[in-house]
Amino acid sequence: MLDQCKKCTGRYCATKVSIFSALEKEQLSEVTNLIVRRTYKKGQIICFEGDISDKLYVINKGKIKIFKYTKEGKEQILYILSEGDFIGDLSLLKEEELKFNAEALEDVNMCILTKRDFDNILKSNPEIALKILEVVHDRIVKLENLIQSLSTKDIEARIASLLISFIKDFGVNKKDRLELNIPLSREDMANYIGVTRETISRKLSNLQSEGIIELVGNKRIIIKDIEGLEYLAE
Amino acid sequence: MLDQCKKCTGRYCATKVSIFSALEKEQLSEVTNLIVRRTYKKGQIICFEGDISDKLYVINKGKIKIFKYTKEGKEQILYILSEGDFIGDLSLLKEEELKFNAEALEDVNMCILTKRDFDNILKSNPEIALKILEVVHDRIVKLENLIQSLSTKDIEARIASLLISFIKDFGVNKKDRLELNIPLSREDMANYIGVTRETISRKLSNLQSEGIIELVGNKRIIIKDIEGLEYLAE
DNA sequence: TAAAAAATGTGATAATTATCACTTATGCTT
DNA sequence: AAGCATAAGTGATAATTATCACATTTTTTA
Repeated sequence: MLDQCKKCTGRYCATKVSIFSALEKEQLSEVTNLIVRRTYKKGQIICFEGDISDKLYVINKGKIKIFKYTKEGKEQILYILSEGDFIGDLSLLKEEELKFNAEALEDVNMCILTKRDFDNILKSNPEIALKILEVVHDRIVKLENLIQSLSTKDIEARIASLLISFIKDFGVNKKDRLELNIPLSREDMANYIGVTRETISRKLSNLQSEGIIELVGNKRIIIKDIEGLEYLAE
Repeated sequence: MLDQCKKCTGRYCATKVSIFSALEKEQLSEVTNLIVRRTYKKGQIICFEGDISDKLYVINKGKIKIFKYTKEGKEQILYILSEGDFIGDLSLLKEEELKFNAEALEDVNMCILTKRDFDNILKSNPEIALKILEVVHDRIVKLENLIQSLSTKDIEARIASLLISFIKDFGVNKKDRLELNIPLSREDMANYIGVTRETISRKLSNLQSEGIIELVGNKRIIIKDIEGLEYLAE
């Protein structure tokens, strides 16, 4: 089921990937030739926990969520990944079981490289390892922030932090106002910061009453008072 | 204040460090020559959040905790590090501000390499980057587990998970029984999993009443029913 | 476009843990 | 070894959020 991805032609694909930014032009087009492209519909599962990772998935377009299940059976989102990001960390290097699930939050174009090809690229370009380290470091920072958020008792602060982190992920400047275009359900958001759907509903309503945000339908949030939000997040 | 570390002579030091395991013998002794050694007393702070990381710290002996402060001013422990572990992730590569604090949980012998020396070693041995990736991957796994624990509502399960993870860190087999020798205070343990000291006190007492563990003073816990513990942690 | 399904909002209540205040135990210092 | 300082245990209460049940809105689909 490997559809050709129409929007992703020629060398475009590999140049988007930061870990390949160390490569020369010709190596880059070599990599591009090895890439297979595939699309995923919104809501489609890209990989499951327990799958053997024998491929490198790079996002060419769209956003995905990486999550595990908690003991209570709820999803715990670990990362939101976008264009240029790849799935996995050491699963890039070792063929081992994936420790998470990945699901498309919107329609996604994915570039896929076999592990064998990737290993060869890595072997002839060891400096890529340093690039990977940088990306992996970013992930560690994200995880540490998530931990700090989860260990913060004040739920309003957690939600404020969540919204602020969403600015980078889902923010769009529309007619001089900051709007979030969130492909996550309320339940997703709740699971992300470890509260129930009902609680996040109530707290978002509160933030709206306080004039800090404005809720537009279920997928859009206008940030009316960014300073207020930052103050809450501390 | 750089004391010579008596217990750590010759090439012993560098061989303990997994990231240098890719090196040949002669390179290893080169590294060893560049290392400066220092001791830290129990409770001593090794580095602060905000410090500029211009050194690579490798633990030769002892255990340390890596932590940040939550918004409520409590410590959030991110890792417990032991012999062979090093401090920092990308701070190994870039000279940037440390994002955490490190404190000695017991008397610690530390091997210190300047960033300049480390960079040179890395440059002439790029395969070390892969070794670092492996270690960093382990850290990601630890963080992901911590996140899973923090997002689990059932506090008994969190505590059970904590105790199980302590087996690897602090477990000693003593006369065919499994004992934990924990250099953390109750408050540390509480902060680690995001509850209060009082709550962890009560829950540990409960586990003792149920015959799953036995509390011996404040620093030792005997695990009497490991299956029961694993069942609680699920 | 209507109907059905899914997601979200909301009130009442229950359950849990944080807080506070204090007692007791532990461990360190001299 | 005694005394002191720190850490840990415990009870009562307050605060918060999860749960549950159901209304309402939004989205999907036929």
